[in-house]
Amino acid sequence: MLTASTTPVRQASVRAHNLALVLQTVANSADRPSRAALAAVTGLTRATVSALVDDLVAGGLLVEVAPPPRTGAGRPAAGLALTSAGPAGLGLEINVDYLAACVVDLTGTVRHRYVEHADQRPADPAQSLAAVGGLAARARLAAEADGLTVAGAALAVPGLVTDAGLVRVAPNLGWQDVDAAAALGAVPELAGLPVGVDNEANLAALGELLVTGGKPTYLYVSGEIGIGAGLVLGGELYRGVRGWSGEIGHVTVYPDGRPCRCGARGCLEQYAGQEALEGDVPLAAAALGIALSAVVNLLDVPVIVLGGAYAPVFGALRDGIETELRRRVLTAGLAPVELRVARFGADAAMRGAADTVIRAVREDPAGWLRRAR
Amino acid sequence: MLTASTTPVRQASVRAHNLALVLQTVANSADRPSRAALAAVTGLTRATVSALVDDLVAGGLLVEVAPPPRTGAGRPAAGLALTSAGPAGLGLEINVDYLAACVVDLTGTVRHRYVEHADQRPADPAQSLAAVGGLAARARLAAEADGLTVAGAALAVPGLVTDAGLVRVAPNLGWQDVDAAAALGAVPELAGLPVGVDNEANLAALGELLVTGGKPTYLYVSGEIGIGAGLVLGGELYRGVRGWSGEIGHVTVYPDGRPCRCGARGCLEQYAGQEALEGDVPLAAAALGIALSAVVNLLDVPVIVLGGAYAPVFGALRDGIETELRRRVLTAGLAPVELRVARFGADAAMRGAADTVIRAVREDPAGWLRRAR
DNA sequence: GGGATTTGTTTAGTGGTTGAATTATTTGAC
DNA sequence: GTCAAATAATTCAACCACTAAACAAATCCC
Repeated sequence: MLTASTTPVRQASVRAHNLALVLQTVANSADRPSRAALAAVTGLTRATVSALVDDLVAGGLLVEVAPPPRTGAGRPAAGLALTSAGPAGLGLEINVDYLAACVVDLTGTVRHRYVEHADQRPADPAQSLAAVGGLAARARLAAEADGLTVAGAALAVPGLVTDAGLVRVAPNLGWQDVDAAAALGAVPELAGLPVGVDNEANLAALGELLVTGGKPTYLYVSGEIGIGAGLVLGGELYRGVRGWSGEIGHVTVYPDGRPCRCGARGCLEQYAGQEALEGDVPLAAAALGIALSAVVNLLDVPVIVLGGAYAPVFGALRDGIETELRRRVLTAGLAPVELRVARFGADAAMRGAADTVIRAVREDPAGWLRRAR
Repeated sequence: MLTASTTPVRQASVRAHNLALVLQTVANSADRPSRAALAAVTGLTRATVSALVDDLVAGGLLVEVAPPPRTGAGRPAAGLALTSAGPAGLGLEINVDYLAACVVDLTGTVRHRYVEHADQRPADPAQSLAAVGGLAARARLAAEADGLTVAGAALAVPGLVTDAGLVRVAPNLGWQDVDAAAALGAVPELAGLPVGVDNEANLAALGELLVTGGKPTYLYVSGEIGIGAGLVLGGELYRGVRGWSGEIGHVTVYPDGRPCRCGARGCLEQYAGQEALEGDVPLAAAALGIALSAVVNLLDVPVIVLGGAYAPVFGALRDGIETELRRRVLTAGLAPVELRVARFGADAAMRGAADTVIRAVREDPAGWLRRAR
């Protein structure tokens, strides 16, 4: 049988790539670069950069702003910046004890934020989805009133999610095979909006990436009722073949240890989950250290970020984890593993969700220009 | 500060990409596709495919062969196939009890193969490298006598290797900070040849990929004196940030278990290394199952391939491993993990090494054409 | 005020793809 | 045996995106 390994590339793809290159370079730059500066740093000619910038300005992704402070002679530059009036991302979250929605614009700032504290465990999936749909509708209307165009939405859920937006199982919510993407797509105020669904830890990991910038590699570990992890490899979230990566909570720590609700024995969750954490912090730290050592030995991940319930007790956990890492990571002597606390608090997953939407626009501005036209 | 996220794309890159697309499509096809068939499957026009094929034929990467069997009316097609007289890869291996070299041509067939059984532990690194350099020199001369052009060499070593070709530590060889790439580059018969060095399990994993085709995701685990693993994610070897991924041998299985030579306790190696394997197979299987469950929980890897010393006892290991996987993998109920035995035997690493060279040519034919001109 | 300097635009040129027309070669029908 | 239909491959004009170099614009500094 004959299959193509990739897709062909034509002139239009060149344009699309270079549009993204220019847009991302502006996005990643702290100041307000000029066309000439962009040309210098991207390797494109000034003529080409001008043409690309014209398209991006016309399409409402970039705006001309006051130039950065002058240095020496020459015609003054025009500064360029991401617009704060263009596309926006809608980030949603359903968690055990709250619902949330936020709107993030292209520059990455949160423009609107709604949180509703309420225990979701007694609610059935349709109720939770309707409630978060209500928050989403309010957020979208508020965004449009600001002149923003919501480009898409993403929902964070504490469970296993397939890439079609189907929640296979969310134990702490009591969900099983819930088509969350379809339910949100049916909300009238969200009509026509692409809706993604993803695991909460995965999205929180992406939220962390938003702050870091660049193409880092790290593991984000979030202590909640369960324990989830999001793995970012070279700036990209690694979701696994079926989207089920990051289940560090069920990595075996003590093979004959405490029975876990998953049926196995000695899962990390039993020693470093939220309940265990409230009891015995040194035990939690040691168990975490053992499981994280496995990750580093397997993947050579240089940075580990602790979030969720781990963030407030980071100081108490640190030593215990690092002791195990030093003992059990084969390459610990060659290069130490960096242990950090998460930058965001409870909003991490929701912001990460919104960020997937604006990341999509940043990575494919040509697609957005086609849509906007 | 201003940095570019990627490199610009110009027409030349389009050409390079499409050359690779056509070449790889021919490589991955079982029959001998015509230009028209390539156009249909790649999505390029026949005119473009013709132009690309002309370049590849002129550059000595493709040859016209007898067409595939006819069907119905019409002008007969000209079949296309990878040449067996073009670039070749030189695969080298230094292991505890043997040295080896082989030449693999663009079609993936082994054209020459040299193996020298000799215990390398008493030898110092320079001696081992000189000996394998000798094999390499013979292999290169034999290849050139066949009309092949050796495009590069790669060496497999059982140890931690940085991407500059420096062997940081190879415990079973007694090596520490050996610049293997430089040593091989100094062999007169290898003058001017790019030489890569990589971990043995990584390269063996790539060798497995050569047979599979496509873009699979799997973990290759090789039982030797130690235990190494090569992780292939979406058809790409994942080396880790510093190239030190795959150290599954030092994943903790029993936190307070047997002391390991690495200084920790309860490493997999102590329960499923070659020595342990000769003693207690069920113990080895259970330990492997526990460690592999961690990998699957973390990475959602659907396939595990067992090679090296595990291959001959695969039947005896299988049940014990699968039992643990069923118990300990959270998603085992949603989709079972496939456990396979490696396709290649002892040659896996050496062939994988040679394959990295021909893969580089297949992925960047434009670069090869420039070199060959 | 004038030269130096830097930014941004214009214009001709190049390379690579597309699409339509053309040429080449076979099968099968009458 | 010849001709129509069918399929393969090539040729050629058009188009599109980028480059390079010249040019125009705007400022600094002597």
